[in-house]
Amino acid sequence: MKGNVTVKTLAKELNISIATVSKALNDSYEISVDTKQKVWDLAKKLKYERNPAASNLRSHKTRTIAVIIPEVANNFFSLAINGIEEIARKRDYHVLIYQTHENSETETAFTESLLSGRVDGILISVSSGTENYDHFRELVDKIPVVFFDRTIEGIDAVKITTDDYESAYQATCHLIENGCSNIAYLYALSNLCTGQRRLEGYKDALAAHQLAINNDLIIGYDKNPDQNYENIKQLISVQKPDAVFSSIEEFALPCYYVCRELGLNIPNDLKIISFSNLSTAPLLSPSLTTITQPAFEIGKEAAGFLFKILDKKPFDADEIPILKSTLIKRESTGLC
Amino acid sequence: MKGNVTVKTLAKELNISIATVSKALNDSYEISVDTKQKVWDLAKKLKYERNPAASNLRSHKTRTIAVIIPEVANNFFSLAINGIEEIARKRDYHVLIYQTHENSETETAFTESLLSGRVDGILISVSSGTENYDHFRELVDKIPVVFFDRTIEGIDAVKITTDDYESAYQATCHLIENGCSNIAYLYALSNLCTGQRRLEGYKDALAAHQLAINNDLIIGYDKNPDQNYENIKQLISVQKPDAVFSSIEEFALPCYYVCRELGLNIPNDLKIISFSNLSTAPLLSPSLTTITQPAFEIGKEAAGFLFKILDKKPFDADEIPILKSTLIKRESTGLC
DNA sequence: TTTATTTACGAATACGTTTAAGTGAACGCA
DNA sequence: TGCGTTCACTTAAACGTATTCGTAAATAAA
Repeated sequence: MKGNVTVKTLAKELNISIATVSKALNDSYEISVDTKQKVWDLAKKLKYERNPAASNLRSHKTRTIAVIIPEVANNFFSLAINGIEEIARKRDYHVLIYQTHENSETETAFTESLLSGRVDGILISVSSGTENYDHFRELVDKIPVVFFDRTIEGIDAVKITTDDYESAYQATCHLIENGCSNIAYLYALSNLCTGQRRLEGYKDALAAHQLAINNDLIIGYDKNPDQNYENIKQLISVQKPDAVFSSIEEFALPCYYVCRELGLNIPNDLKIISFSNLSTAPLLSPSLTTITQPAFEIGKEAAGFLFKILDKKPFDADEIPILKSTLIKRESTGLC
Repeated sequence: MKGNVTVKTLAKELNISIATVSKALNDSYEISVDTKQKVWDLAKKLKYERNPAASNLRSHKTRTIAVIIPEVANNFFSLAINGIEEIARKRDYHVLIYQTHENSETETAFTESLLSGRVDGILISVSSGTENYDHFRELVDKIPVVFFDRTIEGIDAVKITTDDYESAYQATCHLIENGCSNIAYLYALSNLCTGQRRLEGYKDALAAHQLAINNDLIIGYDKNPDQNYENIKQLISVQKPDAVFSSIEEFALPCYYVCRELGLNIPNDLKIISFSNLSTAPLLSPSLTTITQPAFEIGKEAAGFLFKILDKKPFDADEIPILKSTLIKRESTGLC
């Protein structure tokens, strides 16, 4: 290419060996402060930038982490990335982004390709299409992995989650307290802990209030938006629930549109609550009651623990926090 | 580390030289189909993954691109990343994400660090805090760069933008046609082409309708949300405009809150229009009239052109598209 | 048959770092 | 004085791949 400046350049210029230069750049104790300073000064002057490939090849450190998520264009995940990036930035780490689009094969392809040593560690939020976990098993014993939000069972790795069960329980209670007894549940992430815990919270809250669980009131998520819309419309018009509990944000807006189409008034005819990180929730018509996850903090915590692992700092399992989501009551559930 | 499988492993196993293996893996014409097949089969069987560091060190190809943007947690940028990732995926490229948080120093640090050969090319949407472009000048003649949406002048690089001038002009006309004559402008990105063109569109539309330009009606963006809110409130309560044109999404919601606080009815007392990619714009109260940029397509186009450059495929300047934004009329401007 | 060309492969080197092992000088201590 | 240490640095060997330059055999051309 061009006459790039390398350790060799610096060494020649200063009349010292390249080993000394390398060690100086890495602030090794073996090198005198004088020499270090000279090297640093010259490096800055010549705008030396360490070649990451060579460094990685030799040291097996990439200063890079990968983030595997379903979608970037999602309020929760973009906030989580934000948190991850903030932590990575402080450590001068680089962040690779991979989107699975909820596709398990894509996810597997990513995890396999990341075994090549491209990154030091991986943060994953599992795709909802994932049913087979073998690729994760292989992954976690070859490279540090931290799961966040969307987690699975039977894998030995750090998992950063929120209190899905409790917040779903609480949300359901909120609906019941506001007079609902026929509460539909829009069930997503059914093959992940995350989804299952939310459903349990819903069910247990019903049971605690002596309300029967009606499986006709529980429908799954369809990745085809039109079909999903139809399913919700069907549910609402046939089962005539007095409330809808949406377990993911993607369900919430279709509900609003369905109510519009069916001429239903929210919250009088139907109350709506949703897990969501929509910044516009307070400005919707009517404003949407949400269970809002601390997405940014989840990202920060997940990255933080990944770096603990990379630094080989020991920690106890009970140090891993379960973050709290917030129930924000708004008009869509009657505003109280 | 561990006994990883390398070209050496494959070579030994097949009793051929590592050169042959390497060439076979790269599908070189020098190698017979028989041998290639054998190598490929064994590689798959042993789950060989090419070491990216070694490959990059030797070949100066990283199969990685960097995306430098102000914020991930922004509807426009997350959609753009989505588009970029889609194109990168097809090419089996990896995508690094860097957030500047609108900070010019951070931006400079990124561009400098990316000179180390970590990536093959860079996609940038310039931070609004950027006033000095020297770091970009240095960058563009050392590595392929494509700018998207947020661009600057005086830099010789591909730029993928939308019709900012036209859409701002059109939006202003829309307000005028709906009876507004005292239109405030919330001016952001003032040091970027993007921001300047939007302002020009606004001004020219006013002029075309024989309306005077009142600088008191034009205020800038304050990155402190509280201060920004105060500024808008001040503007609206003192200048009493009959419409507000927000040049970025971040201005829009504060306007809604200000109107709430001041007891102003949208659109009767004040009409609002905004550049925005909010998916909830139709569900706001009242629904928000937006100029919506094709964020996903911008990302795809930008990545597409970056790859054209990387492939050294020649193209004419007039092949670079200027994408069209869409004006979507809703209640906040009177719904017609 | 002789010569030229093509085919299919191998040997050796380089990419820019990091690091284990070594070295001479200076110093401390008995 | 002799011995062991420490200090500050150097030598040399990796890391795993891509690539240039050969080369022997097979094929084609003469």
